[in-house]
Amino acid sequence: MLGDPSRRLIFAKLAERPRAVVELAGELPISRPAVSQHLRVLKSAGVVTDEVRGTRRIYRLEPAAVLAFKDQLDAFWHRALAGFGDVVTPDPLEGSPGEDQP
Amino acid sequence: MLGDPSRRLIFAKLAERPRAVVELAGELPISRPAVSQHLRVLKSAGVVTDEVRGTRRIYRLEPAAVLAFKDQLDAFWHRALAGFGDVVTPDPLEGSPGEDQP
DNA sequence: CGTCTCGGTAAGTCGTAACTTACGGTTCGT
DNA sequence: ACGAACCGTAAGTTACGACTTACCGAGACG
Repeated sequence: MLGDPSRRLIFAKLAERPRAVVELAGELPISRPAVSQHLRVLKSAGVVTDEVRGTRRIYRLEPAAVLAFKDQLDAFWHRALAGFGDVVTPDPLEGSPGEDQP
Repeated sequence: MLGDPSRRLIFAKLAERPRAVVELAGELPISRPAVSQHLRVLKSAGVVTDEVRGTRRIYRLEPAAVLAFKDQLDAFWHRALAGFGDVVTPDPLEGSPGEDQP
């Protein structure tokens, strides 16, 4: 979902403040329809919502979904780095440093 | 870098324990050269190192680089979620650094 | 010394997603 | 009511990357 650089840029800009499509397109090196398509992806992922204001359509980040996504990502990292217990995060809750090679 | 599912799988498996190429290929639905190419990407990113052991080549995660990458990623999220100060709950477990929003 | 396993690289195919142009619909302003 | 601004969608092109087959080098082992 955030695998695309343009999408990360849009995400970051929406994180600063809500923006209209034409506004985003003006700050990105891509065309307006391209922005629309990226926004469609982000919207179908639930991380953005749109509000119609006149002729403009204001897009903003959806905090709950964003946090849910981040949690999912943190879970991946937690699992991935579990084997590095000693090297990585000193996690007092989870004492599983028993990974040794004989 | 971790935008590809196969690469995430390889990353996760290497997180469990170091493995040889043929070993990884045996657990993945892709061919051995494909694994080699993914490993090349991961290696050029610095997150894995390889050690020659006989005819086999053992790949393992490089903790420092992995942590650096995670830090970079955390920085992105920190910037992204900066505007959501009130909504983002402080996370005592994870390494999210202190955030003070006036 | 022959061979067998392991692994990197090259070349080529193929699917997909990112992008552009073109068009139609909706709302605001005059 | 007419034009302008804003935006979504369709259709089509293109670039990229993931994958496979084929080939070759390096070490182990009889």
